[in-house]
Amino acid sequence: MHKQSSPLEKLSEHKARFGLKSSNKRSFIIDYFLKADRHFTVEELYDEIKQKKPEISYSTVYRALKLLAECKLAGQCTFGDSASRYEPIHQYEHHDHLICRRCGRIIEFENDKIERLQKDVARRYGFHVSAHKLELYGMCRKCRKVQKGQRQ
Amino acid sequence: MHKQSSPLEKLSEHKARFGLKSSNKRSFIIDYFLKADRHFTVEELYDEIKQKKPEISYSTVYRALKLLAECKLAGQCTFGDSASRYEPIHQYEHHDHLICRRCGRIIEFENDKIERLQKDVARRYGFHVSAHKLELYGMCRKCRKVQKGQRQ
DNA sequence: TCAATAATGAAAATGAATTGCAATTTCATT
DNA sequence: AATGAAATTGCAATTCATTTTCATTATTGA
Ligand SMILES: [Mn+2]
Ligand SMILES: [Mn+2]
Ligand SMILES: [Zn+2]
Ligand SMILES: [Zn+2]
Repeated sequence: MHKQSSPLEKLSEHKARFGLKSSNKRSFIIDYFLKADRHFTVEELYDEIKQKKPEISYSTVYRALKLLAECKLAGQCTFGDSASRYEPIHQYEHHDHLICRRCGRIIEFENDKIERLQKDVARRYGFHVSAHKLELYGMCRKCRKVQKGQRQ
Repeated sequence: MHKQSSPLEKLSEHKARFGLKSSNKRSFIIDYFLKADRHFTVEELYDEIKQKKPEISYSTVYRALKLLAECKLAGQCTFGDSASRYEPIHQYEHHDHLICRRCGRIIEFENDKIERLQKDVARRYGFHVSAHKLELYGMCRKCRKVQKGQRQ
């Protein structure tokens, strides 16, 4: 076990390793993304950033997310939308997703029992698991209420 | 609970409902796909069918798989490859996937405990789950052996 | 200050998925 | 068997997210 580095440390380690330079635009994007802590498509993030800094282009947003993914500060999600999403990865944390197909809401959850059972399954097949994905699709509490009201 | 229909019944129900006609090409594709019982990309299936029936086009394969998906005889999988895959859906059956990132092997498994725990989680959040996806990515037994042999 | 090199924006390229359309095939009805 | 409405097919074209190219600008260490 070696000490885990903070997000910004990870980022500067990565910059050092690949000889990257810094830029205000990229910093702004990264900062916005990490603070918002949501599940953005590239386009969604671009649209929000455009409001505050219209001089930032789609390409730069795209490349910033790609960079974050490379240094494990962002994870890529594919929730059945046409476009894939990026979420901030926090230290030591793992979670899975509940996805509402009606309103798009995404809820994160953790369940140690499930995690343990997954490992059991893998062991049974001689598999070594390096990553997994558990997604529950359906309708959230709020949307179920709305739907109930609409019937009749 | 009403009686579940067999694959071919499902197909002819669907044909009746949408006024479809039958064709040798489509039948061949569907037959090949269901018998092979694997996780094909459209292109993979096309390439294999091309060997036996070169007069069948990519579009027709694509449309046959789409049709199967519509009548729930095929399911769509997204395993991180660039292209999505289709798998036959068997009656009453549900399963999740172990995916070897080295050789591409896909192993199917079922685990009732995990299924139950998923429902518990959903209930806790007021969610109604209509579908879910559990994928374990890693390295299969065979590939782990190979890798062990290669070191040193 | 000055190179060297990275970052950026705009446009083009890529590639899987999908569709438009003319030609062909199916099939119920003559 | 012939007919004709409607479905199927092949090919090319299109869509759309993603990725790359390339000319220009910004950063940084010497
Ligand atoms: Mn998440
Ligand atoms: Mn499967
Ligand atoms: Zn909802
Ligand atoms: Zn393998």
